[in-house]
Amino acid sequence: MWQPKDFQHKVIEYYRKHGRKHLPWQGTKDAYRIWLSEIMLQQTQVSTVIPYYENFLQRFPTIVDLAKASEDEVMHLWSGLGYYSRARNLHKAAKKVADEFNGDFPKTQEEIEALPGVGRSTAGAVAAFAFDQSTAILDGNVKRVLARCYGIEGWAGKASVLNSLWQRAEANTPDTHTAQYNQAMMDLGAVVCTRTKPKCDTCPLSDKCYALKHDMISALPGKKPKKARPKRAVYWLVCLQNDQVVLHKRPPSGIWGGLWCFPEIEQSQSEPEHQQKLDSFLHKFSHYDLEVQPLLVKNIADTGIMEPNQIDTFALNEIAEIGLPTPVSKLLQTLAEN
DNA sequence: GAGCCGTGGGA
DNA sequence: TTCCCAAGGCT
Repeated sequence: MWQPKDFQHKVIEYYRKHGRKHLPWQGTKDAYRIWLSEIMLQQTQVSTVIPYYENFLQRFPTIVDLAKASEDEVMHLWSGLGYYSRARNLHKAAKKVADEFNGDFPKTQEEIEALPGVGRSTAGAVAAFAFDQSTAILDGNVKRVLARCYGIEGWAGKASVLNSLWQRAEANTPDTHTAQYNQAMMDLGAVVCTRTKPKCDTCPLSDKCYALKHDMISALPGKKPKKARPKRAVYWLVCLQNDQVVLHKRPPSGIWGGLWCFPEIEQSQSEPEHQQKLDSFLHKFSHYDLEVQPLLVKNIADTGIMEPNQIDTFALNEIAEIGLPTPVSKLLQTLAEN
């Protein structure tokens, strides 16, 4: 079993030799940029984030610029990245920093974690990367490395397992060089200790790895127990008038909160009067499947499903700077082409 | 504690 | 094709 001092030494040495040092959010101590990257990277892979990160920073160079923006514009720049509550919380947090901290990003882990959308791990990452504090992180990469190295069994969604992982993460976090250590732990998980086919022959921790020794690499970390995914079927009402399209802004909570979509009704309701059925398609979420049947309708008011104040119209060939979920964006594109 | 919240890519 | 899940947090 690795002792913390030896573990830290091996990990930091790995960083010096093989760590990632040229990602767009590295090489800066700007807490705003580091925080932005950490939020975008939640449950999202590096290669997906990079173009969004660059684009976002170009439009909002400082947190005060972000605080002053409209929610629609923030959602627009987030469109396609998913988990849209992250964007709404990001905007709220920016306003909080502008108002309560005079635009100066808070520096203690407690204050950082009090920002909406920032949990324990993200706060630890920002405090370590931006302010060189000795704060632990526990993302999916670190969980995998620790679970395998120390033989921590069970699914991390269970509180007892999560507590064990945090305990080990805290115990192993060094007092100094914490930014390098944290970066190296994520690099190890992302590059070496991968979910399948880990590269144990190049791993600095393989000497004393519990999973390698006990042939439990595929069993660790423990997997989430799976359940059947329900299917939901809806109509999307596509109403085109003079190159304008009718969209509906969804309520702030729930799926695609704050984004603009076609007016939607359950297929279990009666089928609305329509001119034409467009091609149906299936959109898969993590926890259910959405079967979408778009219907071309003459006039939304005729269907009687939407209050007029819940809808607005946009130019079809030049959609305004608003947030659109991916399948809506794709459908709009095919409509504009025809 | 358990469910919710997007999307894209790998195996 | 189908399953899994990735720099998690909120309710």
